[in-house]
Amino acid sequence: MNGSGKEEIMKRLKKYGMTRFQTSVLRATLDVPKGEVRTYGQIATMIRHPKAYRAVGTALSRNPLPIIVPCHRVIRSGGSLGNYSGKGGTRKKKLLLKKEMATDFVAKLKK
DNA sequence: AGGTTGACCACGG
DNA sequence: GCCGTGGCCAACC
Repeated sequence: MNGSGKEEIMKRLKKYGMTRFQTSVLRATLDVPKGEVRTYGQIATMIRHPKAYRAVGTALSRNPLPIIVPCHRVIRSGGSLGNYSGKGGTRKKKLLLKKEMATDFVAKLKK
């Protein structure tokens, strides 16, 4: 019922004339569940470009649909948050993650 | 066609 | 914890 299924989102993304690599990165990012995070390196490995972690960051920095494509769930390998080019910048990234983690935690408590 | 750029990574010091 | 360094790769100019 929501028009934000993965396929719908991918369809919307196609209008932005992105490369195959960029598309792959965003698609992999869509698979990161709320309350979880992945590193740039993990995303790179998922799309089978294990050494392109740096390029993954570049691709995410051009994410045309922030929030919808949860690029804020991609962080650095050391555990630090990394950057965020969406509205609100790195501050917003931290808040989003904080909120999502809390929501997920409470959901698990109720089980 | 070749140099520059960047939301990275690992390792030192 | 904070720099610097070398390495890596796709996109951009």
